[in-house]
Amino acid sequence: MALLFQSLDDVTRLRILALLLEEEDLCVCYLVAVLQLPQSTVSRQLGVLKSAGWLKDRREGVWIHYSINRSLGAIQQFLVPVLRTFLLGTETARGDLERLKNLPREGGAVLPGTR
Amino acid sequence: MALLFQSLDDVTRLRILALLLEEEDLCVCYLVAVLQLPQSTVSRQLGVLKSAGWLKDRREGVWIHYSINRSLGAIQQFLVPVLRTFLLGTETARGDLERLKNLPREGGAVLPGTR
DNA sequence: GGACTATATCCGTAAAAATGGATATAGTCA
DNA sequence: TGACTATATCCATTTTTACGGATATAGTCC
Repeated sequence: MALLFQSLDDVTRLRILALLLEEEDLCVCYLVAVLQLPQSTVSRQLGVLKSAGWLKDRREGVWIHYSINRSLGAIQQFLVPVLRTFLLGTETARGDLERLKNLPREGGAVLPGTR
Repeated sequence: MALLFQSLDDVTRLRILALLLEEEDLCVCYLVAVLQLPQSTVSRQLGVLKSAGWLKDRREGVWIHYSINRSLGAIQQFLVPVLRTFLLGTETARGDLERLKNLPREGGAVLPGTR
């Protein structure tokens, strides 16, 4: 159980969760663009969230899309509403979502080379 | 918010919370005896939980009693039922509570020198 | 005051996590 | 096949956290 909370004790991971609670399905390149962090950092934290059971990934061509795992563990199911309520009000989450909204897109993907 | 989860990502701290969710009001010496950890470790983690807002303390003579803070923050209030539900079933919590039950007592205090 | 007890804090060390550039992997397109 | 892109993983370094013995603080009792 400590491990579960540990997966939530990092600002970057919470930012990712907040985004995926609102947007369902984002590819890594989006997240890199929105979070404005090095790709290796983002990928690593995505890996942590995935192995904690929060996220699942799905490859689509070159892109890998992450989304909230639909079959969360019992504790996580309790935590989702808490996260939704208290995370999305954050200034950080607000900024991230705003930045997401303004990303240059093409269909469902970030324009290649835009990063 | 990451800070709040951070206060829950340590096994010792969760053990302490589990005990105080069941027992309301325990002095440090009890906790040291039950957790079977060095006193400095227990005091340190109590300090973390206290400064995270989970606990409050009250001096009573030589003893300092800790208990769950009655005026928890909003997020914490949501988390308490989660902790109660998923923590108390644990094998660790079971063992700790059992050990607590079997401590030699006198009135409300551990027998002096028993530690 | 002095001996004793409970607790907090200090401090040097060890363990764990995060960081980010570099490299590896794997898919796409020509 | 080769060039290119997205992503994961590696690795050396830094930052954070935990640890626990030792010491300091503070209350109690004689």
